Parts: sequence; C-alpha cells; structure tokens
Amino acid sequence: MTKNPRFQPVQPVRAYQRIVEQVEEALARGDLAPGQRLPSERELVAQFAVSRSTVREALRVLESNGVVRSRPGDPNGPEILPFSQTALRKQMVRLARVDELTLSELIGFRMIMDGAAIQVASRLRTPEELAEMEETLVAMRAAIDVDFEAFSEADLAFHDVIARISRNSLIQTCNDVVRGVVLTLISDKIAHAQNSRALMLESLQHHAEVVKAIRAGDGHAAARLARQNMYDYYAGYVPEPERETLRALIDD
Amino acid sequence: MTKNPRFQPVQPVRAYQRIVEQVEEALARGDLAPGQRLPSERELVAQFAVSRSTVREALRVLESNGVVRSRPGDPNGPEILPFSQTALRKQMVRLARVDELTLSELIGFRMIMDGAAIQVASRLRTPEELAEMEETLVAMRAAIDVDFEAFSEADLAFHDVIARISRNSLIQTCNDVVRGVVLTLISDKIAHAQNSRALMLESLQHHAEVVKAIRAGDGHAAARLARQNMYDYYAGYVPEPERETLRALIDD
DNA sequence: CGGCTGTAACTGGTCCGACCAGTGGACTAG
DNA sequence: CTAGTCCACTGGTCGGACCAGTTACAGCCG
Repeated sequence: MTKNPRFQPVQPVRAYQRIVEQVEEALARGDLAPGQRLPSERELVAQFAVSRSTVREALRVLESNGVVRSRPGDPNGPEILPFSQTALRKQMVRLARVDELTLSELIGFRMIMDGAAIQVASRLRTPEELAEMEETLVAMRAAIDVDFEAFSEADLAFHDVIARISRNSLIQTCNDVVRGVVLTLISDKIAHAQNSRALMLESLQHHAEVVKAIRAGDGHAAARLARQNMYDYYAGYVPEPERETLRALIDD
Repeated sequence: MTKNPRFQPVQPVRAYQRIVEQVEEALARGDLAPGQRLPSERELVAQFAVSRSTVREALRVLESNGVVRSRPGDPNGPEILPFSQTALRKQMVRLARVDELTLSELIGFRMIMDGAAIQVASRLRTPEELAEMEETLVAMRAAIDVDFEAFSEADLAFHDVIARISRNSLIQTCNDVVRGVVLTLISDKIAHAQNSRALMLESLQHHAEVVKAIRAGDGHAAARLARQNMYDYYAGYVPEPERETLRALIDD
C-alpha cells in the first residue's frame, strides 16, 4: 500500500476559496441549513480573520453558485438558500449556447430519462397515484384553452408526478433541469408556431395514451410511447443528421 | 398579445453583475474566445469605470463559473477558458450532497443511464468503436492484477467509451458524476471486501457479456445485462426495501 | 554571436479605511 | 395598542496601499 511518494503539484489556495470551502463544508455537515443566516460581512471579517474584500469575494462566489443571497441593509446577514436547480440550469444553458451540448443531446437525454421513469412508474404506481396522473391530464386539457404557458406548466406537473412515482428524485431533478434548458433554447420558436393549439391537443392525446398503457401495466409500451411522443414533439427543431441518433432511442 | 401590464419586481443590479453580463455577452457574441486574454484588473477598472474591488468580484464570479482563470503575476491578464463541463459537474455534486439522495436512487439512476447508453451504443457503434470497447476489457483484465483502484479506473474508461459512442456527452457527464458520488459513498466498504479479486473477475466477466451482446447487435439484451450486472454489483449495499425499486429497473 | 542571468515593470491577492443608500427594529407619540 | 420616527447597522462601492510572484527584456558572460 505504501507506494513511492507521489507529490502533488502545489498551487496557491486563495483565502476567499478557503472561506467558500468552509461554508460549503458546514453546509454539507448540516451545521448550516437553508433559511439560516450567515453573520454579517463585518462579523465574518472577524471570524475568518481576513479583510472585508476577501469575505466579499467569497460571498460573491457562494452567491453565484446559488448557495447564499445577500440583501443590502438586511440586519440578519446573508441568507442560506435552499438548493435550487437554477445554478445547474444556468451551467447547462451556458454549455448549450456554445454547442458543447446540442439540442439533440438534451432531447435524447429527456427521452431516456422520461421513458425510464414512466417504465418504473407503471410498475410501482399505486391506484391513488394513477388517479393523480389522470388529474394532471384533465388540468392539461383545461390549460389548452388558456395559453401555451399554462399548458407548458401543466405538462411539467405531469412529468413531475411521473418522476415522483418512480421513487427517484434524481430523475425528477434531471428532467426538470433539462426540460428547462430545452425550453429556453426553443421557446421562441414554439411560441411562433401558428398551429400551437393543434400541437397542444396532439401532445395531450399522446399523454393520454401513455397513461392508458400505464394503467394497463404495460410499462414497455408506455415508455416507448413516451419516447415516440417526445421525438415527434421536438424532432422538428433538430437538424436531420442528428435525428437518427434520436430515432435509435425510440425502440428498445 | 397585449395583456394587462404585469410589472416585474424591480431589484437593484449590482455593478459587478453588469460586468459579468458584459463579459458573458461578449463571449456569446464571439467577441471573446477561449484562449484570449482579458485586460488586467487595473485596465478593466479604467474600462468599466468602477473600482478594483468591483472588478475583482466580477472576476471571482466568472472564475467560479469556469469562464476565466486568473493567475497572479501573469502580465497577459485573466485567461478565457475553453468551455468545459467541470462547472456543471460541480453543481451536480452539490445537488447530490444537498438533496439527500439515497444510495438506491443513485444506483437506479446509473442503471437507467448506463443501460440506455449501452442500448444506443449497440446500435450506433462502428467497428472501430467495438474494437475500442474490447481494448478496455483487456485493460480491465490487466488492472485486476494491480489493485482495486486501477480496476476502478479501467472500469471508468469502459463506461466512458460507451457514453461516447452513444453520442451524448450529457449521459457521459451524468454517469461520471453519479459514479463518483456512489464510489465516495461506498468505496470503503468495497475496499474492505475480502473477496475483492473475485468480485473484480466477476465484474469483468459481466462486462464481457455485455460487449458480446453489443457485437451481436442485440442492444436490448446488452442493456438488460448491464442493468442486471450493476444491480448485482451494488445491491448488497442497498437496504432491502429499496432493492425492489431497483429490481423494477432491470426488466423492460 | 548566442545563451544565461538579473532586474524592473507589471500582475493578481490581500488589507485598510471610508462613504453612501437602504433596511429593520426599537422607541416614541398619538 | 397603533402609527410614525429615528438610528444603528447592513451591504455596495470606492480609493489607496502593500506584498509576493511572474514575465519579459536588457545586459552580461562565455
């Protein structure tokens, strides 16, 4: 077990980085929980024995990572935020903008995740949860008469229910994040579609078919339907050569 | 389209935020490209007409987002970094730590992702890529005689090849991240297993079966095998009640 | 003339002290 | 008990200062 000593390249650790680390560690250990407050900047200056500039740089990093939020004048100090997906989403959007992440990759990811979630859900679902799914279908139908945004929200609720039934919050979060990224990338195009009402009705119809398959207990068919639907819904925004990769995802 | 005026809650925009925005915009527009350099902090002070503290806070945010890197003493100024997924990964690790993900959720996620990637890979793989897979098998076999760490590394290489063949870097990133989290959670237990050599040999055998199915073009079987293998490999560390959820993932 | 070295001009990291607009709670007047 | 005032304190920004380290260049030596 004692190999020859592999020395690590030493690089200077900035003071503000160590502050960030300490806060994140406290958060990971549970010493700090969302909703709690950090001491004021001037108090942190005393505790960490650094200057206010250093404390502030650390706070800026934490803030940009979605860990805390500072509000001027708040006597309670910076607030520890609950975890949110916005930072995660921001990073994905950034990657997508520079083509490190193509739209087809994002959609392919969703096809996989959503299909898998539906498959598991069709096996684990209780009768109550099935009813819950069908309620969201009703809500989607009603939202069509409002506007696209409402429909999109109802659709989100449907997929959230699915993800929850699948007993895997990681799936749920990933789905949410990627869905948000996809929408920010093509929302303008969708909004400009003339036949948006027809699209919504078709999408609703597809969702209903999926639920039907779930009720029948045919997870295999339900998952395939879901993937097919997502492909139909988004394929138009994906350049042709990449569509083949997506089509490979439909069948199993 | 003209609804009643929905006023947005107005919040003060900090100066350093606007600097961040300007830099990111220049990056998105292509005025700034990876490898280029930003002016020195003191020069930015002049250009943005703010104090150095403000410039530095902006740079810290950009740095924590993986956009630039500052090195002390570098006369060329901060460097624009190529886009990488490390920032995305950082956020995911944070998600995994904060969101109280259970081991079974993480493993279930991997079963889904890896299975899907293998399925797609078995359809899209070229002969060269198949050969590449088989090379990693050889490397895994050799690594068994070294130690568990080497084997783990070779295993990682295998899954990386799979993810790459699946033409979806998001799958690759997610797999990497979740795999890392799982390993940090149970690596000690695995290391203490007496029969680790037997486990490694068995794992290698399973991988070989998967590759065989891929070569035969049976993505369905390959994916099922992969999920089964992962279940067998990790199920021992998952409490019984949650295992059922995982078993639901094996069949499709 | 080429290679090495020492230096000087810069860089980023950190500190200090100061000012401002705004917040929120305590305190007071009704 | 309520409504209004006030003040201590907050975060945001500024300007200046010092330090250790890097880099490029000029000049020295071989």
